[in-house]
Parts: sequence; C-alpha cells; structure tokens
Amino acid sequence: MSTQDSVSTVYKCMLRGAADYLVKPIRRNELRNLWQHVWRKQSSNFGINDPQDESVAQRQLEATSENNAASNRSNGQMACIQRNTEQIEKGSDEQSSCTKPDVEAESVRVENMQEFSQPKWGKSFPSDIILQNKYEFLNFGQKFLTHGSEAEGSEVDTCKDDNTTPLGKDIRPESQNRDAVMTNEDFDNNYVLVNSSSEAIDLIGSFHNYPNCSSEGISKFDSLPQLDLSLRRSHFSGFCNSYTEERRTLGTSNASAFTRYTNRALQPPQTKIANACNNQKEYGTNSEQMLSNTFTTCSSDNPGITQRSIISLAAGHSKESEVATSCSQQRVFPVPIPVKGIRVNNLYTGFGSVLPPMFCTQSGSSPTPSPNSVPQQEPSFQMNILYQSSLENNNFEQQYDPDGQNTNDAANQNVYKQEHKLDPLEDRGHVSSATDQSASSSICNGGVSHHNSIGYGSACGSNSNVDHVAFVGAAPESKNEEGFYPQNGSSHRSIQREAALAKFRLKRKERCYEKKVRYESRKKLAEQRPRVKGQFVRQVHMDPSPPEIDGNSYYG
DNA sequence: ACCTAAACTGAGACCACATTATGAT
DNA sequence: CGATCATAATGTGGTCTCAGTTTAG
Repeated sequence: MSTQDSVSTVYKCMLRGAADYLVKPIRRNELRNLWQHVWRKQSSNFGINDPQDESVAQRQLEATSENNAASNRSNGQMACIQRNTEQIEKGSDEQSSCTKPDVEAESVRVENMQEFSQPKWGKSFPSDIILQNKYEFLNFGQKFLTHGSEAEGSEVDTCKDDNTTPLGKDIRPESQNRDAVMTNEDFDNNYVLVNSSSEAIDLIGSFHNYPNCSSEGISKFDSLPQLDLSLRRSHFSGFCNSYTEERRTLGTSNASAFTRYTNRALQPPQTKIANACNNQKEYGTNSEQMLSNTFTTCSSDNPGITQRSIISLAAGHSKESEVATSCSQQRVFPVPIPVKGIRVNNLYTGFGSVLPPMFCTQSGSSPTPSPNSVPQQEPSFQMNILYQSSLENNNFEQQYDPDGQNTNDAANQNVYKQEHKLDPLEDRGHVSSATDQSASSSICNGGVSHHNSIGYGSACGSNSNVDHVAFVGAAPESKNEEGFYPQNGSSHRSIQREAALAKFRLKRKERCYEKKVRYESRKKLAEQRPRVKGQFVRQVHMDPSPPEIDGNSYYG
C-alpha cells in the first residue's frame, strides 16, 4: 500500500471524527454539512456533475463509511487510533455474537489499515487529516472561515499556513508532499484521495478504463453500472481468480467496498467454490462465444462498451442480473419458465425490448437497489426459490418421495431443508443468484444463476439459437423434468415452500432482533448495579467499616 | 431543482463487578 | 487425577456519542 493510498484511506476514514475532535467548537452537524458541501464542490470542480457521478461519490462515501465505522467503534477520534491498534493486537474479540461478523469484517479492515496506522498515525495523522480537510475547506468553502471564532480561528489559521505551522507538531514533509500530490493529481487520483485503499485502486481502474471508451461511452456507459457492480458484490472473478484476465480490464472491481462482507459470505466450502468457478469458467467461455455476436447490436449505441464487459456483467454479476430483470418490469419469473422442449426465444425476445436499456443506455434506472427496485427484486427471489425448491424437490423426491406425493414428513423435511439452505442465503442479505451459486452446488451447477445470467446476458440477443443453447447448455443437469419446469403439480409444493419461507423469515427476524442473555444472573446483577449516566459506578458499601479498610478488602 | 441545517436513526463504547474459564500448584 | 487457588476473561444494562440518513426550510 502506497503512502498515497494510505492517505486516501485515512483521509476519508478519519476525516469526520478527527475534524469533530479537533474543531470542537464547530458543531458536528455544521461540520458534516460542510463536508457535504465541500464534497459537492470538489465533485463539481472535477466535472462530476451528473447524478451518476454523484452516485459515484456517494458510493465512495458509503465505502468510506465502513472505514468510518471501523474507526468509530473505538471510542471516538483520537483514541480510536490507539484502540484500533489495540484491537488489532487483541483481535478485537469483545463483541457479542450478534456483531461478530462485523467485527471479523472490521478486523480485516483494520488489518488493511494497520500498515499505516502503526508508524505515523499515532500523532501526526489526525492533524494531517484535518489539515487536508481544512485545506480543502479553504479552497472550496469560505464558509468554514465564517465558523471560525477565535477559538476555532487558531485551527483555521493553522491550516492556512499549514506548510509552516507545525499544527500536528510532527507533521512530516510527507504530508506536504501529499498536499502536493493532491494538487497535482488529476481527476482520477483525486478520487483516489478520498477512497479507501483497495477501493481506490478499483476506482482508478474504473476511471482509467473509461478512456478506452469514447466520450460517448463514458457518458452513456458511465461509472454507474460498473462502479455499482464493483461496490456491490465481489463476483466470481473475485474468488475465482483464474477467470480470464481480460475481465479485469473492464475495471469492474473485484474488491469492492463491500467485498469484505461478500467475500466472507462467499466463502463456502472449497468444493462449492470450485464448482462455481468451474461453472463460471465453463459458462463464461460459452457465454462469451454466445454473446460475442449478440451484443454487437446492443452495444452499438455504446461504442465504449466492450462485449466482454457485458459478458462479464452477464456472467458474473448475477446480482445485477436480478436488478436488471427486476428493473425491466418484465416479470421474468414465474413466467417464462420454459417448458421442456419449447425454445426460449420468447423469453428473451421479451427481454429484448426491455433489457437493452440496461446495457445500451445508462441514463436509465440505477442498478442500485432503489425503493422501486426492492419490490421488484422480490419476484426474482421467488423465482430463485422456486427454482431452487424445484431442484431440491427433485432431489428430495428421489430420496424420500419417489411417487411425487408430499407427505407431511416430506413436507416437513423439505421445509427443514429449505430453511437450512436458505439460511445462509438470506443471512447474506438479499438472496442473489450469486449467493445461490456459492451456497448450493446444485444451484450453482445450473438452474437459477445460470438462468439469470443467461437471461441477462442474452437479453439483447436476437439469436434464438444462442438463447436456446445458452439456456439448455448452461443448466444441463439441473433441468430435471418437472422440477425445473414446475407444472401444476408442483404449485402446491411451491405454496408450501412459500409458507416455509415466510416462516423462516419470521424466525430470522426474531433471531435478529432479540437480544440473547446468556447469563440471567449477570443480567440481574447488572440491573441492580448502580449507574451514572448509564455507566456502572462503584458500589457504595454502606457497611460501617472504614473506607480504607473497605478499599483494602476490595483490592485484596 | 438545489442547497443547507436540523432531526432522526442505528450502532458502538463506556462503566463496575460478579461470574466463568483457564492455568498452575 | 481431583482439589484448590490465582489470574484473566467474560458479560450484563442504561446512557451517551457519533456517523449516516432523512426531512424541512
């Protein structure tokens, strides 16, 4: 990690906290709003005016918020530095079981920050950060000065002549160099400055890839989809490194701001990963072959879009495929479940009218899960469940119910299986086909995700053969007779599964929101314990013994 | 439509200390 | 091998703080 990356990470990670700490007279809200103001100004200065680019900034903020959260967990501002290191050393194992995943994820983040947290930060960093922050305030917002009364004035003054005033006492030449770097950086690197390290690299890659596109391509196929993809989920290229180097040229990030979470979530047993990788490879090659022709028409509006980029989207970003399908109000799901032997042309011709905007025009709806998209994703999820359930059901029927009749036991076990299979899925957040692939080998071997991906990828395609081959070839083994193509007979089971799903969701909600007390005795003691402003305080012993004796007895 | 400021929200930190876990003897 | 002791670690709840989000002007 370079110094610049460190600075960029730290810059946004600690900006608010440090600023709040050092510029205390300025109220937090004011500072926050100032930050927003500065950010907007900065964005506009770099020509990031369109809302999509604002969404980029917003995502960067989001990405940074995680780092902020990391720093925030330790008690505020300056102390957080020390505590971060402490937590690094301790392993930060003090959280409750409910928050452990976050802690784990955070520990990774902290590890990432450890590199620069140790040597220099201790003293100089916050000053540096606030210094840079104020430097920008001075550049962009005169308003900051208006806030400076005498008390804050010192702060402001220090940042005015930051090159001479040892505000941080140990501001090092490097910070000045960083300022120089800041001022000299171009559009890309200015984003780097405000991005966390790994994400910054991704963003660099993203922005640097844009020149490969024409300006039109930039305007149309701008950052939004790619960055959104990168920020949302690490895809197969993330955990299947062998997945064609060429995809990396897309600039789609493998390590997104949420990669830490998703990677963690996408760490199923190796075999499953291997399956996913294999399938992905397999399908990737197929899809590339298949789609190489079909997307030429689609991307005609976007000269900058390479076919591979779309292929990547289609193959890897199956989460977005959900969004795509859902955004395209075309009830993909229950619906065009292709009946065996019937070509699926209609399915994709139906897509064709709708999905192209997703690829060809970027001015459409954002792939980000908007409130509008939320309800639309639900059907997608249902489809996944449906497919998955069908697959499961087939397996299950083969094992327990060869006659295809649902006994209660069978239903119960089916419910059990569903819950246990869905648990990891839903606990990762919204069920996506990506998670489907990682979660269930049977799923990842075919059905859902491939369906989604292919549907997504071939949305623009007019080649019916491609569609057919794609659909059939992608899910050969999962295309079990009635399981894959639910008929009337399976509707009943579908209802049962939906009920099971509802039950599961109910359980999950309860599980998430109720606090588990492991030791009631401790709870009672804690309730009886005296507090001051919520904090435990020493119990005042009312016994007549002298305090020193009491203290001695206390400390042994 | 855009910007700013304030309100709202969710999560984490803090505290003392009884209880529990672990290691040494 | 079990018992005892010492030490470290854990967990408990109410309140506060903070950063992010939403809302109002």
